[in-house]
Parts: sequence; structure tokens; C-alpha cells
Amino acid sequence: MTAHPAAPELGRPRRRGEELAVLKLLAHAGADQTPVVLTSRDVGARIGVSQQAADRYLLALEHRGLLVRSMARRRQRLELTPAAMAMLRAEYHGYRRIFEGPARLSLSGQVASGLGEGRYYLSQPGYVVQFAERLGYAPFPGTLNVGVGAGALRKLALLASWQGVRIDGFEASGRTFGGATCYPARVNGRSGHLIRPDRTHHRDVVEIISPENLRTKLNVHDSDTVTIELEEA
Amino acid sequence: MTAHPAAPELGRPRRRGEELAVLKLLAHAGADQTPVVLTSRDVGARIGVSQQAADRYLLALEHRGLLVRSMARRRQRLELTPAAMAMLRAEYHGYRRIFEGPARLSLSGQVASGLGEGRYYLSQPGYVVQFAERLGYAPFPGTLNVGVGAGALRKLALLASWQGVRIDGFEASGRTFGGATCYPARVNGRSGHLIRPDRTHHRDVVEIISPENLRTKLNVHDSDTVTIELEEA
DNA sequence: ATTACTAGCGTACGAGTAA
DNA sequence: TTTACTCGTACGCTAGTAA
Repeated sequence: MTAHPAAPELGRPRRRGEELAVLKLLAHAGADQTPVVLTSRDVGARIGVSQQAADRYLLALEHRGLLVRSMARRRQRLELTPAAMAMLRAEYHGYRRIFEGPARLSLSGQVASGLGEGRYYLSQPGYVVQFAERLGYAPFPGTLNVGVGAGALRKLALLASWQGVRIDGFEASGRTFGGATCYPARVNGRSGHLIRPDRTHHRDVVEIISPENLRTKLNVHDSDTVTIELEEA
Repeated sequence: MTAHPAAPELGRPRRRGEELAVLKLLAHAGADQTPVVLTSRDVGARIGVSQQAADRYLLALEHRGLLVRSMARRRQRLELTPAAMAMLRAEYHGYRRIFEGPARLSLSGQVASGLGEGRYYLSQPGYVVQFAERLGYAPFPGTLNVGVGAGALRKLALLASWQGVRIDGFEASGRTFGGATCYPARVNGRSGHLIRPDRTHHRDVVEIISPENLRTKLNVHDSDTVTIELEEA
């Protein structure tokens, strides 16, 4: 058997499970709220590895931007970053799905006028081919914009941990078109997708795409109230 | 530096994180309900390892009683065992605690007569020293027995994934005394512990221990309704 | 006491391949 | 096609130890 000198996938991070165990441990210790003092020996003991291995985990996590360490008189203080909490939340969400089933959420809002942007973006071939491939349809060239209140916005924050369907960004005609994530949705019973651009404008408006012209099919006009129902894919 | 020929902890299972990833993947694929057909190549691709490594994981999981494989014409069917689901549920519970805080549950039941067993067991020195050490008190020698309905029993099933305080079994006077798990509880506001023997009798009665004589302190008698509140330690 | 580097070696990886 | 074996290699472990 010939030896292959070129190591396959050199540098790929392994040990993902163990590093996750460290994050989980720190989260339970409250390191998401305030820095906690925990020696590398303690960390190692809790997850069943040596002080040296635990130290390497901490180093790696810090390097990956998941952990902030501050040394105070030889004693490290550990604090999880928002990125680490997002990772843990995604993990939580994954387990939740196993036992509680796919997450659903329902919200209401008022139909609002678009700025004509939707039509322009949705007509870009770079997007259209992705919609056809990944959503299974070419959307009607125009988004249904729905203005939502503070309560609905808070619910929508949960979407961050949902899977969703990725639409990748691309470049065309010398400019950049950003990526987005789509979530299967029903608006007053008619199906389509809620689409969230990566570069969100932080406005209190959500955009819906659908194979149909929702405005005419639903017979809704500006400021009419519609109900949006989302279920995890 | 001297090399130590005796390898430390030889044979200890590593890769716990990766095996958990396989269990999670299978659970999402529905392998808890019905066997799923999934090649080792598929499994490997999903968790980012080779077919060979994935196969080794499956073999190890089967060996540990977490997975049942049945070969049908070169195609393996994979099904998770209850032990695997319990493991995943414990994991879920751990994450849940991070984001939702300690679990609580509240239930009602009717005071029931004990059979005098409680007094006998609670007087055993083997138990008493453990109660004093791990609960912080020596319980009043007599349990408060509370009969509960089907709904409450279903809630109590969740206790399986709680941490609890372990009381170990032991042998004394030529007989065996079994272990138990205690959960901090309040009965009509008075604190104590709900205690669940490992060898449960599957009766619809839960037992409460407390430093005080709860019957007299609460002034309750047989068939009076009491409320039990549990919060995770 | 800490954190964290080095050395040595065992475990677990993936390639190749049998069945 | 599968599953699952052998085998060489190298990653990541722990011990020892510096700072």
C-alpha cells in the first residue's frame, strides 16, 4: 500500500464535539452573562480530559471568536461571545425539533407598498435560477410587503436559528447582489416564502414571495391585515 | 523525558461528540419511530467524515446498545434504541436549561396513608448519613405519601431527565437497600424532597421527605389535596 | 498555585480493497 | 452498488515542565 504524503484535509478542525461540550459547560456556568473564573483543570475535569487538552480547547475557541479570555493574576476569566451563544442556540433548536417537532409561528401585519425594489431584484436571472432550483418555482416578480409590529418582530428573531433555504449572492452587470434566506410561509392560507436578505435594512417590514401575484389572488390592498404562518422546513 | 509504556486509560471511548452527532442525525431522520435506510456513506457525508469512519461510529453505537442495525440486501436499516433517545433527551434538557432556565413543574394529589415502610427505610443509618450529607438534613422518619392522577404521572416522567440528588444503595444486616433520587420540592409551600426509589413500584403514589413532620406542620390528613412544586436544582 | 509549551506515542483517520 | 476489513500515517492525547 502506498503512503500518501499529502495529508488529506490538513488543518480541518476536528474535536467539534469536545469544543461544544466546553461551550455548553461555560453556558451552564453563566459565562454568557458575565465572565466566570474557571481553571483549565476544572474545565478538563468536567468534560473528562486533561488540563492540557482543555487548555487547547479554550485556546482554539478563543481563536475562533467563540470565547473571550482575560487573564487576571494567573486566573483566567472566561466569557462566551454572541457567536458562541448563537451556536448553542442552533444546537438547542436541533434537539428541540427532535422532541417537540418542527417549530411554527404565526403573526399578523398590514400590507404595505413596496418601493419597486422587489420587482427589480426578483427579475435578476441570478436569483431566478436559484428560486427555481431551491424553492421549486419562479416567483411572481414582485414581493408582498407586510408591515409588522414589535411583537411580531420579536417572534421573527427566532428565525435566526431555523434552517431556511439559502439563496446565494452573486455579481452581475458590475454590481453585487446579496444573499438571502427563505422560509416556507402561508399568507392568509396561500403558500409562498418569507424572504430575508442578509443585508437586512432592519425595517419593520417583511417580504413575501410566491409563484402567484398575492395581491390579486388574496384581493388585498395597502393597510389590509394579513396573517403569516411559518413552519420549519 | 521518559516514555510511559502503560498507556493511560487505554480503551476509553473517545469521539463522544461525533457519536452524538450520529444519534442526532438519525433522530432527525425519524429513526426513533421506525427504521431508516441510510448508508454509512450518507451518514459520513452529513457529519463530515469518511464512509469508513461513519461505519466505525455505527458499529460502536450498536455495540453500546444505542442503535439496532438490520441488514436487508446489503442495505442497513438503522433504528435508535430507547437508551439512545434517553441520551438525546438528556442533551436536549441540558440545552433547554441554558435558554429557558431551570425547569419547574407543579402537580396536585391526595395525601395517602403510607404502609409504614417509609419509617423503616428512613431510619436506616446507611440512608441517614447520605441524606445529611447530600440534602443537608436528616429527614423526619416518615414519608408523606401523595396519590397522583394520570396527568401528574405524565409530568413526573420528565423527572427522568432532571439531575436530582443521588442516594446510593447499600447492604446492611444481610439485605440490600436500593438507591434513589431526590428532587427539591415544596409541598403547600413547605420544603423537602420528592424521593424516587430506583426500584419503583410503578404505583401512582409519590413520596416526600422533609426535615419536619409534614402531616402535622401542614395539618393535613388522608385524602386532603396538596400541591407539590418542583424546581430543578 | 496558575497557563501553556514540548515530546512522544497511541488512536483514529482515510485509502485501498475484499466480500 | 453496499458493508467493513487492514494498514500506514498523523492528529491529538497525556506527561513533563517552563514561566
